[in-house]
Amino acid sequence: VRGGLIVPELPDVAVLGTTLERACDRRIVDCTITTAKILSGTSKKGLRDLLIGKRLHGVVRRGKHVVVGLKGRERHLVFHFGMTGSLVVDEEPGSHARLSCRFEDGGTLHYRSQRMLGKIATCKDPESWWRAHGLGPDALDVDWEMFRDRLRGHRGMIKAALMDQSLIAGLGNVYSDEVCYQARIDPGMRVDRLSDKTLNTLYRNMQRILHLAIKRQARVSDLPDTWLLPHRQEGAADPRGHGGTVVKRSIAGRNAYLVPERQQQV
DNA sequence: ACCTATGTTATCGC
DNA sequence: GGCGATAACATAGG
Repeated sequence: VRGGLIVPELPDVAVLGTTLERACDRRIVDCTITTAKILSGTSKKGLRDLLIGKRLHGVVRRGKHVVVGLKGRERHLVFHFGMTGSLVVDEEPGSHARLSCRFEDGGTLHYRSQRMLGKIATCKDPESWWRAHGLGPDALDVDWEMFRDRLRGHRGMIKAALMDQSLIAGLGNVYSDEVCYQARIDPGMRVDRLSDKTLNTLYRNMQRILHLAIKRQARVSDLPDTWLLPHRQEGAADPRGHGGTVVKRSIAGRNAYLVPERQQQV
């Protein structure tokens, strides 16, 4: 969220999934991969051979991963975006395009990644990929009972648990802070110190925040100004105007932003 | 030149 | 074994 740079979390990846749908059902006639560094478990030639002549079909998202099928093939394509990845369809990609496909209708699909911390992989089917990588259920597919049960017994901090992709997939550093802020819970609280009532508040805020962020296409400028997200800087005034100040604190090895005056600690 | 931002993984130590 | 802390990865921008 710094300097207009978006680090993809669940809402951003949901938008990228929609972008990828625009690339579906169109025959791929050419494919260029600029660096093998972004590939996992496949090679430039292997991926190129897999894609040329085929059509993408059936986009599935789970947390920050997107999987898409290949029509008439047993293989699926997995996209992960790391901190700087994105997809561009039928537009000029600018710099840092790592995978580029051209369709027979003249359109294009580009996977961009400046820092190359994301990965493109292949898998037999989405389920086997989730299982092999220990990915928890998507945050938007989790109901309240599941949320409570999956967090139960954890002794770490709530922020760390919310970011743990094996518990619940989709929240990163930014949205875990947002959920804690709007639920008015200190992100450093231990999970096992939270009552069911408090956990339920976190759950309901998480659902509401993610749904609204997707509705607004995950664009920071279109999110409510009462959210913490557009105010992630030390010393900023509490966006809900209760006289508090945004503070930066290291929690579970990450930079957490919070308003201590408004977020309950026990 | 140095520091920082982010997601994920690996590793160390309590 | 859970958990926190730290470094590694890569790179641009302050």
